[in-house]
Amino acid sequence: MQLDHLNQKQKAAVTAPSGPVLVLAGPGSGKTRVLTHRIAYLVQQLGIAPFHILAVTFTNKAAQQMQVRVESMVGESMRGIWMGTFHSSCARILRREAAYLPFDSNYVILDSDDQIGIVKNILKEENINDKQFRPYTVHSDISNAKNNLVGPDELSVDTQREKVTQRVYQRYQQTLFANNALDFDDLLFWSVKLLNEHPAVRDAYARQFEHVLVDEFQDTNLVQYALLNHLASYHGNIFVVGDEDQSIYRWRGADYRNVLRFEKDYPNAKKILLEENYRSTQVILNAATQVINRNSNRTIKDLRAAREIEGNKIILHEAYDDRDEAVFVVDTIRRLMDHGNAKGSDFAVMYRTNAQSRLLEEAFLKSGLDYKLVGAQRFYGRLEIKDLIAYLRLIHNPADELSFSRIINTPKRGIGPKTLQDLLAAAHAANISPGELVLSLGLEGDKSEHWGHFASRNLNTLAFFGRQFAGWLDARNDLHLPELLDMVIEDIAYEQYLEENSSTRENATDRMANVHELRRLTYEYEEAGLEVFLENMALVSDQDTLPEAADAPTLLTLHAAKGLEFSTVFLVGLDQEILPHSRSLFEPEELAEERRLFYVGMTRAENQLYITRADRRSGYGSYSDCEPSEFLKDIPLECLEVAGRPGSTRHHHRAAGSSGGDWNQYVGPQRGASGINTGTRVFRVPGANRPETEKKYHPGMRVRHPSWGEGIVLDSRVYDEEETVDITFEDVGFKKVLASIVRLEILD
DNA sequence: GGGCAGTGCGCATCT
DNA sequence: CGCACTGCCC
Ligand SMILES: Nc1ncnc2c1ncn2[C@@H]1O[C@H](COP(=O)(O)OP(=O)(O)OP(=O)(O)O)[C@@H](O)[C@H]1O
Repeated sequence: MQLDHLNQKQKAAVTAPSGPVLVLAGPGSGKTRVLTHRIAYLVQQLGIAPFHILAVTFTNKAAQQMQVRVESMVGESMRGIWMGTFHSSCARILRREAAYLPFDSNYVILDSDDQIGIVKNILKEENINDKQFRPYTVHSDISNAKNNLVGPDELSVDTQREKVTQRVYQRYQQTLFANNALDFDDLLFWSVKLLNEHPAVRDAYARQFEHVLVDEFQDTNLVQYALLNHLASYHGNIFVVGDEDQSIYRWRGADYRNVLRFEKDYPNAKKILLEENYRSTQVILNAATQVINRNSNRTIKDLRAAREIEGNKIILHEAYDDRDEAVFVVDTIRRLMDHGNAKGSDFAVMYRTNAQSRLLEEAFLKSGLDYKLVGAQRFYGRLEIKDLIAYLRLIHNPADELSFSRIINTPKRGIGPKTLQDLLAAAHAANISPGELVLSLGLEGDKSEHWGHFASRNLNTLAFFGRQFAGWLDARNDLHLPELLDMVIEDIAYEQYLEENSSTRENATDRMANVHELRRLTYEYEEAGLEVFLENMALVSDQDTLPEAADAPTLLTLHAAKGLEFSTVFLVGLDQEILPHSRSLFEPEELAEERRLFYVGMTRAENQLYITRADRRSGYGSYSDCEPSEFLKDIPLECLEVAGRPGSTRHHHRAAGSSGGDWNQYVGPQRGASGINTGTRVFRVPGANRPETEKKYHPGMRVRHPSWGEGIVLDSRVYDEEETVDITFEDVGFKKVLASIVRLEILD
């Protein structure tokens, strides 16, 4: 193995002797690289068997990539290594140790819709007002409790609200166990419970894991930290890497103070700081540093560009509205791909909320440019996928009442809420599951002891379904997964159901395509089987399915961008109430996290960073005005080039000229002793943006200038009834042209 | 039971 | 504006 691609400090971390190690360092300093090298070093130099290594990453994708990289470095298979996310590692432990736990080893993992659905049912059954107790909120309270290792009976019940929450929590957990189901938080919660309460089990794992390594340590929560302590309790070789400034999952219980806790719990920990940044240009790093320096309670860090490239300025584009903003992004990418030597995969567009991807997608589609979209529940969240998964779950566990209830009337069988209630009641009375009940109806017919409970009209359909169900159960062990799925799809005439229940032809085709994609996916599990397939469907999210091959720009949220890097990054929607998000504005801690989110986004860029915002955005069908994000003020002026409209450009020049390029000084007054950030109007020029005259020139047009020749219009804006056009000319490059003075000929 | 129109609210970010 | 939920009628 080579260590030459590492600097001295990185080498020190990779080859650190046994014992706890804490690598704390800024973005792009090679933390992930160090972790990867460390694993290779352990296996190759120290002869540690992969089986004795646990490496925890933040996403499944990162785990896969890390495994591939280690394997190519070491030149041998890492078979046996425990490499995965907290959730997948816990899922694995729980399957093996279910004997100690209140559920069976073939448990299923519920998705968030299922979880919310259960809460809704409980609220209804308990006659709790769902306006006062929003299912979403109650569920999130339960989730928070679990992430703090609080079970239903340990919940504090001082207020009426907490009492209700406790009641729902208790019933929620009962429902899950009754269906042999777990939610995401349970995976962590029960793993820690297990290791807490069964020292022998804990020791077995702690002895197995000679080395425990954790990436993105700043985003671990209390349960995860407890888990790590257990798993490293025998050998004490715990190697964690992280950066407090990149902690962006506070809302999910993550606590960067785990870093402090770690130092306290492992006082002999070797602490290594990495200072070189191998990713970005100095301009980007300077700007990012200024932005993050406004957060308090942190160690001030210097980010030094190891590449020793000053780099281009950050380009700030202020658009008329959010549609123009999206069009600007796509046009710029197109321009750089057409006229530069950039390829699609050099670009990423990052945003705060998934909803923001829509206008970008539209702009990409319109321009005919391919793109990759990460996340946003485009596949796993679809009804047709969830329906079929529910069938497979029911086949996997015939006692699964939740899946049964979901599919018994999909496709329509005439079994409505009323009949379902009767069915569930009859099953409970007989102490069996509804699945078993219909099996009995189907196989024993009128000799079934349950035959008498139902109206004859329903009996036929239920018995018919029971026989189909029996057929699937018979086939379950003989057929491979794709064949089993085919059998179900055919038996229930699902394709026909989709045809008949889709609003349009395209819609039906689209849904069919999803079914085929699911079918394709099952081929990857021919060997592994149903249980593994179901687990991956729950734990591998859209987030992890970045298509590797396609050479196209990536669209993703800032959260999904964590750990990634791109040559050119667009951070869009830098407006107050978007980033920072409106819901974060009241809590200083949350606002600080929004700032970190911006910081994470900025530091994804290797060479060029674009930041965009819009003066108005659409929402709920109408437009509303936007103010620039308060974070923009902290970008030093000398790092910035302002474009997009005449007002802001002029503003910029004046500012730069008058105060030696110091933005804060220019913005001055609102940065006073009070320390309160006001005056976000930095980029705003009154009345500058509403076009009084129609634009004549549009992005993408070819035009001819009398003296500069031919060029492509990038953008244009109307100000004081005059149109200024941004053009890239073939010969003379980028110019701004005042169209009322110069005769511009449109060529297309 | 199912399909329809009428009402109301916007449930961030992810496993 | 668009979806989720409600209440009404066949
Ligand atoms: N010593 C080095 N020499 C050359 N390139 C390096 C070196 N160390 C890291 N890099 C490169 O720098 C980039 C950032 O590394 P890496 O992703 O490991 O950083 P990180 O600290 O994990 O970043 P982040 O915290 O932003 O996720 C990668 O492209 C990596 O290959």
